[in-house]
Amino acid sequence: MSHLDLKLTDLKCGACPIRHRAVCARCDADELQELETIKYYRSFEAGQPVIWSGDRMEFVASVVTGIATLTQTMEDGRRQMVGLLLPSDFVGRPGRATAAYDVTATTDLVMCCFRKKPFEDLMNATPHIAQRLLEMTLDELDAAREWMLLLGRKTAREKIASLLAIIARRNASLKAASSGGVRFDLPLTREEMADYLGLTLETVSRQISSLKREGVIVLEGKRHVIVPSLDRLLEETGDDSDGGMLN
Amino acid sequence: MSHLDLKLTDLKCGACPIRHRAVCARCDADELQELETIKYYRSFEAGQPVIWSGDRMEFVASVVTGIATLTQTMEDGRRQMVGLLLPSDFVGRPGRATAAYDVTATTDLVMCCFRKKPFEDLMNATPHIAQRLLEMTLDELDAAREWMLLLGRKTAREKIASLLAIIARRNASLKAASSGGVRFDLPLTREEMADYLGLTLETVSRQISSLKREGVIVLEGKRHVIVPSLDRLLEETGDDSDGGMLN
DNA sequence: CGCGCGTTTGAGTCGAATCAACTCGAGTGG
DNA sequence: CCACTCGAGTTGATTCGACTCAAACGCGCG
Repeated sequence: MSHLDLKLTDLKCGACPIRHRAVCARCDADELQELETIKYYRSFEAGQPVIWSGDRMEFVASVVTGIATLTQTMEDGRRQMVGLLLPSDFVGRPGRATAAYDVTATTDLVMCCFRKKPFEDLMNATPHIAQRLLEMTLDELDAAREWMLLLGRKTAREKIASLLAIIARRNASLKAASSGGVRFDLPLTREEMADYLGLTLETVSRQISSLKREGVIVLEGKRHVIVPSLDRLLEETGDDSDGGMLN
Repeated sequence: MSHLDLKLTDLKCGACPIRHRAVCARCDADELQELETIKYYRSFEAGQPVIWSGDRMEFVASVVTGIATLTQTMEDGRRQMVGLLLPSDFVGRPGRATAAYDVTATTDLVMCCFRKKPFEDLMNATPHIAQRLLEMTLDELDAAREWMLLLGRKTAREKIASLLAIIARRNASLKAASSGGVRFDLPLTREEMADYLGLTLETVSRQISSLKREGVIVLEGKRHVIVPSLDRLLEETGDDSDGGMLN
């Protein structure tokens, strides 16, 4: 951790891995300079809480590396994940004093933080930041609505296939889109997948076993997944065959 | 329809019922002038489609009066409502060419429309509009996440109680917060409620009957609901007793 | 009157939750 | 080195809540 930490603390925005996708994506050199002066990095170990719902939130932040989750919990302990934060995703709401959800690091995590007040001031001064934040928020809203369809109407098997497809697609966009099968590590435990999908962990386990038994996926250990045919997997998601061409 | 239409077509922004809550809320007199020149009203009768998912969308709009829904449909016909649009809510996404969801008028509906291109230009020129749109989008995202908890983790009874509580709360904020019981008309059919809640219409009907049988609600006809004790209703939603104080 | 639509109610089924036992692998310490 | 523990995951038996299929109701309307 300290290695990474040191390296990242020195990082100039211009060399940042999420430079072109995060809330700062549209900023020009001058604006980056401004951001540079108010930013600071924080690291979290896998499993650590970043903030609890209701806590005072004195910063907003971008995920630089790693994965975090947003979850809501009911009094009796029922839990629902309401957001999955990947590198470049933004946490926190300008203009709100307290966190609305629990934020947890599910892998080792590095965040690029801005104290709320200076960030808000900067946002009011530089439309590029506000524009980008609006765009990102609209994307998140679309993702949330897709997710609502999954939670409300999909079967357990379709939910699992959809989750695998989302992760596979994300990795496929990084690696070459080789038709010869996608492979990736699950960034979530069975229980976290259950919280994501509105299922129990037992049902998650059963459905994964079922997809494995039928050859839709191959497992190497518990976490590493191989998808021989992405088309075959997509058939199981219940979605439109063609990924629904927006924009 | 033509009566209403005529009246509204003449409406100056300054006298608009949603003036202080819609996307134009922060605009000053000059900015309103600008908006005035590019806006136009459209009316839809209850049950009519406003736009279909995938259609080219040449405008964005605010709901002035009435209620509209956003829904997603799977190939096999399963439907999930992903948004409920009340007066002042905004429809459409700047920068996107086609609609992502089906939009339907569930009651008679009047919308204040802006052709997309002029609106985008105006938005880039006037930060007040972009600021307000960001704020509204963040609110919608919060609502969507609340809804995800409902869809993923709540029982049928809790879902119905939550929906009634949402409508009751909205009406309570309009009328005086009289402790002596809230009353309102359901703006949705049983089937639309089912699409909202991720249930079947039969289950919706059964749960409403059950709440009625136990005196949590009283029905006058099929659509008019009386809630003798809002606290009693809130107990059935599964939510935290104190509505979770955000902001 | 009869038709259609939204709604209610009933009987039976099924999918996912629950409760419980067991496996597997990594880490610990005697 | 091996026994032990512990957490993550798997699998089985059973239960239960919501879905499905089906029938009937009530109300407005031509």
